[in-house]
Amino acid sequence: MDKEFSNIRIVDIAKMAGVSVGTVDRVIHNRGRVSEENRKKVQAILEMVHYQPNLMARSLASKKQYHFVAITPSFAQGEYWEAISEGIDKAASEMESYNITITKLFFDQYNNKTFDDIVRNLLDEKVDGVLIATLFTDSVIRLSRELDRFEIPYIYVDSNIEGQHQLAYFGTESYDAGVIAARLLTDRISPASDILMARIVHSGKNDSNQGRNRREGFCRYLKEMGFTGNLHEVELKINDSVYNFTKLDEIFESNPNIEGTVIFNSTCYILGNYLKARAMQSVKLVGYDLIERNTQLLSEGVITALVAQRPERQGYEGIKSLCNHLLFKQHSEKVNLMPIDILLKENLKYYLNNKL
Amino acid sequence: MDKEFSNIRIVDIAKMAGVSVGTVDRVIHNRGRVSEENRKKVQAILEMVHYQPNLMARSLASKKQYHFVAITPSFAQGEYWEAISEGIDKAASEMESYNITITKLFFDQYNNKTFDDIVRNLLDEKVDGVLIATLFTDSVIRLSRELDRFEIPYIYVDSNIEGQHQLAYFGTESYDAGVIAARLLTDRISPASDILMARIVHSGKNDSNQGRNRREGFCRYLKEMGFTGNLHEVELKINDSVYNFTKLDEIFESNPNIEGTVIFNSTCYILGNYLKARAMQSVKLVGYDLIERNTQLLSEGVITALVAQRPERQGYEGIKSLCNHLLFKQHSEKVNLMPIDILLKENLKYYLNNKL
DNA sequence: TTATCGTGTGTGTGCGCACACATTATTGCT
DNA sequence: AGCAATAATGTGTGCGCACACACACGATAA
Repeated sequence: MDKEFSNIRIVDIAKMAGVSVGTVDRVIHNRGRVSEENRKKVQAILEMVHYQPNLMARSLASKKQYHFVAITPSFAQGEYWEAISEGIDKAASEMESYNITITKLFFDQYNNKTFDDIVRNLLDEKVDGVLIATLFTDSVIRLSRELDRFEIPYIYVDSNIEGQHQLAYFGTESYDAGVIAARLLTDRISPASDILMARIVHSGKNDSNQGRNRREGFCRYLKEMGFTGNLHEVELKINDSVYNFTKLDEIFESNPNIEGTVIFNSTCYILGNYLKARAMQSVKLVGYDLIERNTQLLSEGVITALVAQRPERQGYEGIKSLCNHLLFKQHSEKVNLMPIDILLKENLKYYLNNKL
Repeated sequence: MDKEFSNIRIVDIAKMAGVSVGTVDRVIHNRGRVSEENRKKVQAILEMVHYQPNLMARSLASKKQYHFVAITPSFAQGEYWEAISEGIDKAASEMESYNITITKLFFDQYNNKTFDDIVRNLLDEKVDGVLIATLFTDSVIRLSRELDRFEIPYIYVDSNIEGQHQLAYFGTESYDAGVIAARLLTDRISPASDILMARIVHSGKNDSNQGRNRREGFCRYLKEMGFTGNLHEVELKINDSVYNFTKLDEIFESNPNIEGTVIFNSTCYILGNYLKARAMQSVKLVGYDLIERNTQLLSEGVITALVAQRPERQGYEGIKSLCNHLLFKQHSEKVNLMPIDILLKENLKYYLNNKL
């Protein structure tokens, strides 16, 4: 459509406006002093011809450096947050030639103090954009205020926070992710059976927003479909399988009617390992996220289904949108919802090497 | 890792080798005459320092034009093949600044003569790469031979053909897509109910590879899971709903035990429209592809599940891999399998605006 | 010898842009 | 009026590369 305009250069603009390339340059970059008269003339022509700078030439000539900071939870290999980090790396390597560097900062997802700590000295060096995993709502809001003050654009990933000035959000609608888990589970259990919802607790950590919203969506779906079974709940510990096994033995013994189980985050392998050890093939389990410990159990049939949310893409697109904003002056949607993928034993393998 | 080398320019190489930039240029591009002695010296240095040309500078300076041709079925708005075409366009616009032009050629998917026709004059103009939708195996093989002869790289999309010299294939494993449909359907019907497999026939067109392989996977899954119901088959006509309704009325009347239905391509809306008109909510339908006529029925609950295969991405990555091969000298995997997405009413909306 | 050719090699120009710098126009001030 | 200070504008250089061209040299033929 505007292919016809794509070859117009700065010199052409200059000629049309009857000024020199220097003046056009000043108008384009808002630098230096240009008479109001000329500024208007050039602006008009720029818009009229849809001037698109040649990005190749620009990045060749420009010595400008952009520095982005990505703030995410730290992770061990194979854990959930590794995926987002991979997406960030992918974007970083793609954008390498545009003189972009990315610093990755990590905090402890179970300790919001660590978030505040790494953020404190964030602005000591020059920062042009920030990507934030929004686990600690209050801390993130505080940081956002400060970034607003310095007019530094920032991106949210994982879960959104309303009422802030984030450039964009990349993630899912947790509520719907809960609905989908309910749909998947109820497809596989008898109508009047019971369901067990397990929570993994950590010392000193309250439930995440994500988890709460997913649970809400899950329960809502059950209610709306007229589910008549009982809902049980249990708290498990992340690193205490002895405790977990005892607890679960108790529950399943006293509630033999439980056919379905669910955990609202990536730690569903904990319950999966129990079901596998006890050979309870008839009990269905639905969980979240494409991490190795889960995919293993999914392919063995222990986990019935996983709900996944493209964390790699969240990181990738988050960084990309910073670039689009700063380098290419084009803005993206403020809310970008990732597809909520349904993974079964049968389609798992096609997702494993296809993360982006 | 090799970041340290990324700033080495041609002049640096030249200096190291004690020759001029012209000579280095000749070695890099195998053009012109260079003494064996100098060629070796320069080659050695190029490899030693992992010389990576600056692509920005290269595409700025280069007047070279690349011309790709994409051969796919023609389509009306909202039909399946539109998606692949969109992916091609996306890649085209991203690669625009690298002096790449893409010609899209269309054939009638129900008439392989039309394929042969448009291919006949393909090489009249200069062609640097071809993307082929492989519906007509024999014709595609003939074309591949010719492209081999002229050493023009080509990409297959949609379904793969073994034993050819395609640069890469982007698509799915149809067999597994059939397995998944079976899994989805059997999750929702009673164990001893019947299943109806419908085929949409066109005048003069035999079954596609895709359809046949999906059907095979579907039946295999049923057999392996010990499905005990009966399998019925019916042939419907693409543009004759009177005929279809009569036929289907007959079948459902004489087989009240049918709880599940399946169509192995994107035309499942045809059966969906029947089920909707007859208000047969209890009959489940699984079909393929995220096209508008289907998504409408999916969101209404008429279609139970859709299996989709990212056609946009097939087109996009197909073109991209041609670029990677020709421009950037980096090669991709020969077989690239897309994720097989499972779409339910509940997660549909997140896929609609998220095609790439 | 001189003219002609082929082969190897080096130099120069421009792609479109950013940015430093040089130059000119305009204003304020004594 | 004259001169500095400042605003406005124009010019030049280089980013890294591709590619056309100029040049040097030896071999060969006239």
